Parts: sequence; C-alpha cells; structure tokens
Amino acid sequence: MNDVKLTSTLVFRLGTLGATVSERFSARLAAHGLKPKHVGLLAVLESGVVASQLDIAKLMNVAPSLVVSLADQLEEQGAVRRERDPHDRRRQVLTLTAEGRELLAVCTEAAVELDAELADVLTPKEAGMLRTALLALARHNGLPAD
Amino acid sequence: MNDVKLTSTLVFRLGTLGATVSERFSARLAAHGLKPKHVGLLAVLESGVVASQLDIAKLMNVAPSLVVSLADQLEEQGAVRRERDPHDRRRQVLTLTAEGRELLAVCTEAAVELDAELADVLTPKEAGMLRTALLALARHNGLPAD
DNA sequence: CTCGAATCGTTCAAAGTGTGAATGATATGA
DNA sequence: TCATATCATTCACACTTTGAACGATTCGAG
Repeated sequence: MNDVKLTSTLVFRLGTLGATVSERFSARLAAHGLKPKHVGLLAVLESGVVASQLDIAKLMNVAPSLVVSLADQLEEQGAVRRERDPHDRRRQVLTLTAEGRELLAVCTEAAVELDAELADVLTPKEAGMLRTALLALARHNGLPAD
Repeated sequence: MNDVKLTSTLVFRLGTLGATVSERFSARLAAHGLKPKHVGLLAVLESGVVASQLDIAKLMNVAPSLVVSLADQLEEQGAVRRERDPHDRRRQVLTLTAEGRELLAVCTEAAVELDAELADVLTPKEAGMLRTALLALARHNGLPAD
C-alpha cells in the first residue's frame, strides 16, 4: 500500500538535518556565550522592523516571558539597550548597541562558515538550487525571507 | 566587512524550516499518540539493521535510558515486542508487530502528505534538486540515506 | 474626567524533554 | 572462579519553554 521509507521524506530529512545543523551552529555560538535564540533576537533587532518585546516575541514565535530573559542576558553583555518607549511607557524598546552589532556579525560569520562546509559536498548547481528551494519554502511558511 | 544577513544562510533556513516542519509533523502524529522519536524508533526497527536497545540508542543519537521509555510506550501500544535475546540475556530485542508496521505506515503516509504540501510551492525541478541536495547532505552527515 | 477594560513587561511555578549516575542482571576472559 | 565489562532500568536532575498571576500604564465609553 505504501512502501516509501520515512527516512527518505522531505519531512524527515529537513527535521534531522535542521537539528544537526542547529546543534553545530549552537556549539560555535557557545564560545560567545550565546544560544541560537539570542542570535535570533539580535537579527530581529537588526532588521529594524520591530522593537518592543511583545512584537519580538510574536515574530520569534516564543512566549513574551522568554524574550524578557533573552533581553536580560543580552543587556548584561552590553549587546542591547533597553529603554521605555516615551510615547507608551509600558513598552520596552530594545536597540542594538555597536557591541551587539559586532556580536551579530561574528555569529553571522560563523553561520557563513558552516554554510560553506555544508555546501562543500554539493555541486555548485545543487547548492544554488538548494538555496532557491529553501528560500521559496521560507516565503510560504511565514519565515524571514530577505 | 560582512553584510550577509543571518536569515539568508543555509544554517538559519535549515534550522527554522526543520523546526517548523517537525512541529507540523509532530502535530499530526499526536492523533496517533506518538511523537517523532517514537516514529524514529519504529523506522529503525523496520530497517532491520539493529534491534538491541543500546544499538538503537546509538543509531538515534539519544541516551539509552530514553530508548527504554520510548520502547515502554510503544510496547504498551502493541507496536513492538520486547524479548530477551536468548544468546545474551542482557539484551532486549525489539521487533515490530503487525500493528507497529501498520502504525509506521500511517505515520509515513502523514509525512508523505506533508511532503506534498511543502513541494507544492516549488517547481518540479526545484523539488527534485531539493531532494538531491538533502540526500547528499544526509549522506555526509551520518544521517540515514536510503 | 473617570473608571473599567485592555496591553506590556515581569516574575514565578510548572510542564516537557532529555541526560547522566547508580544499580542489578548477565556475560566474558584471565 | 572471580574481576571486569556490558545491557537495561530507574531515578534525580538539568535545561528550555510556557502559562498564569501581577503591577504599571494606556485607552475608551460614558
């Protein structure tokens, strides 16, 4: 009736590859005292589309309380500044510091290096199509698509 | 110095896509009382390469104690049988029951459906290259490649 | 203007998932 | 035969994240 192997589905391969790649990325981030979610938050700030903690939470698909602790740690590292919005003093506005921008650049660099290692086993054509396909999938799944 | 966006890296896209896809798959599995790891265990058994719990743990990259609880639950559902290896009574040999095989087929079907939904936004050529590229990446990263 | 309702951030307890150390049973080899 | 290694199991714990309070602030209907 159905003899497709689970392990050969896109679902399974995206899941397992995503997990191992994230783990490897995470390991490199550890050297800077960061976890993937910290970097995700920095990236949201850099994009500039949003700044209040609640908006960030929605964009990152996490609980607002998680953004609090992420912001706490990033603030302690001097990567972000936290200020009350003068027009609405309930809101905390997060902004990247120069240090935070530098930190994000370092982490992006690590991701780019990992990218190169991954793409190394692909033909240039395969690598190009992989990027194209992942971009299309990201677009249609509410994920950032620059 | 480096103005590549983090969100446009393979690392980021594989990570986030892998997470959302896994989440969607997980939601469909819930209807059958299973989680992705249960299905992973069933798939390992179906492959037939290995059967003792410790071997399974190594293959799945999880702690042996986790295999115990996964096997407990699958056994309770009647999906696997657990027998002491007569040649080495320390080993527990897990085998798929007919019911387990059926369950795995149902879950694989769910994955195939999700695959189709995902590939829907891609051109046939893109979808093909995506599969090729993911297979190559799986091969070079110690993941199952059928 | 005022007061009830809504919003934002924060804290905190708790759920979910997974690991590692200790234990008992069995096997292996000197 | 006995010390050592291996397998499964249990259990306490770590980690990550969530959701339910709560206080502070804003908004809007009357």
